[in-house]
Amino acid sequence: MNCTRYLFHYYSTASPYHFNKGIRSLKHTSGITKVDEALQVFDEMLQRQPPPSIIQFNQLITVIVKMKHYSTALSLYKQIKLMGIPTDIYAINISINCHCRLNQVTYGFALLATVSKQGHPPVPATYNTLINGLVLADRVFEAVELFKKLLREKLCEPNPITFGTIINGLCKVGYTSKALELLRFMEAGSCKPCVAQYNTIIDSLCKDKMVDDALELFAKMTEKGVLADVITYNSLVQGLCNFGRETEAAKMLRDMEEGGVSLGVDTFNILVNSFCKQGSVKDAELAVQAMVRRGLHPNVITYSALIDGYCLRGELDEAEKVLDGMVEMDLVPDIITYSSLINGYCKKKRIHKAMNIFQEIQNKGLISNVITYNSMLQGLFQSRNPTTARELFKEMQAKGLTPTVFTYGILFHGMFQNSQCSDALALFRSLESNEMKKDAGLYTILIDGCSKCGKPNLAMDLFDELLLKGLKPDVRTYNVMIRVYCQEGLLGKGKELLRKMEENGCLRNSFTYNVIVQEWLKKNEYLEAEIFLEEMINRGFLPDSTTFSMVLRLIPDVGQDSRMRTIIQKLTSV
DNA sequence: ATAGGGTTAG
Repeated sequence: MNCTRYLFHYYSTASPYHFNKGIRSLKHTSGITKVDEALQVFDEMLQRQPPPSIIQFNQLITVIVKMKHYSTALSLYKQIKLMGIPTDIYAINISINCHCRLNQVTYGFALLATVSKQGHPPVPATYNTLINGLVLADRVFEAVELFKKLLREKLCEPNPITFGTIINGLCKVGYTSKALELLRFMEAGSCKPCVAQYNTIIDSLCKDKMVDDALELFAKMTEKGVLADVITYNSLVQGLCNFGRETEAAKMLRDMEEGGVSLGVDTFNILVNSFCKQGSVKDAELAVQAMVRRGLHPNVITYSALIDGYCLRGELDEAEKVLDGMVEMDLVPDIITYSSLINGYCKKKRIHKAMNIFQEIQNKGLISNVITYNSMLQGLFQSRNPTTARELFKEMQAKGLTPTVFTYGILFHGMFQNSQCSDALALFRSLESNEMKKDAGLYTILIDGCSKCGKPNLAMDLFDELLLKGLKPDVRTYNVMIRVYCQEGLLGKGKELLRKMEENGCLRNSFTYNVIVQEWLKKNEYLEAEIFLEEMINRGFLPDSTTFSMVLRLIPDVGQDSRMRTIIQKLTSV
């Protein structure tokens, strides 16, 4: 179990073969001291006379980079240079990558100057790393410019990874069709695309809800003799699951195995996640068992998904059991794991338990993110603790976390819920972010809040404002507004909105029908109510308890053979 | 024997 001793043992034999074995074992050791162990090995290496080659240092630092300890990696190179050990182009490239990952692309470009100064011939990897650095920094257009400059000035010969990095950048900013163009360009030229470039676009298409286009590209790729790998299948399985096409996903898994590609931990995690999101944690547990039977080890993501699944179902005890289980497996729960638990406890209104975990996170040195705060805020508002919630909101901003649209949604909804209407409106008006003021969802929350706080005129003004800004109301917006108009006696406007909703291709949901039927019945519009009740039932929606009891109250007055009688019989025969 | 890209989570 003592990894350090193991490494020392092999290292002291000074054979490169054994040394590598030592580094490999480092990758697979569990526990939190992996980086420390790597650092000990590094110190040992520095003290050797003569010092090990830069190759061995690069190997060790690559391990540290894989652990995402970028600044540590950079400081090790600094020490290497201080010791007078000459570095090579690999070392420089690794350093550039570290700077890029630390959001310091500029330093990366500074190192590019060293490359030519040291007389290294230009290498694609250097440019690939920098281009990727720009992509990581959301500077995709600059990345494209650098790529063009590379071609124009023939700085080095681009390889599939160069193209792949640009393709990835284009996909990232939503230019999937441009990415596809570049792929076609590769297919036509001498730098043929390999599976990774196809994967990037297939995944992007799946995320753009264009799963069928993704499947088509997958077929074309296979035709061209490029073999799909585990990542290709993962993207497709994920895409299919996301859109309820589980049967096809299952078929895809079979094809995958028949094609000689074995399911990986990631593949199972996609399944586990998908089952959990659908609410069937039992199936997710079965998937975990299946992966263990295949000799695969569930990881933090696997357990986090299960925990989240149980939390969503409100089965907190089960979630806690999984947490205990993962700790026993030497896996360290991360911020995502704890955020799920916080969310679960908040939804169950067990705010103190949530607070405890929130505190525990800080003690463990984990950094709460926006999602953690969102859950806490929602919990605090729901448990009638608006003051603490608003303090926490200030705290998150003070920590440099930028609230998202989601955060403001929780905040406004919570403030209305706790009778802080004017505060909510004032806060909305004071927002500087344009993004927030262009969000129909936030408007819907405000409209709903105003109407429930007895400010229907404000609600109507806000709706007009939304339309004036050219924002698209969604089904929730329409539902809320139809109710507002009806409650204000503006039945005509309500009906008009119902029409507009249809014109705009916005489908009525169960909430729409309940609102309409309730309001129509209140206004004694029985004929209309009947029509909507029938339509509602035909589309598989059921009246909620309010609608149901309103319908039942009609019984003494409806005729034996009336349509309403038939509807009531249908509803009560279930 | 060392570098660079693509999949999974609230």
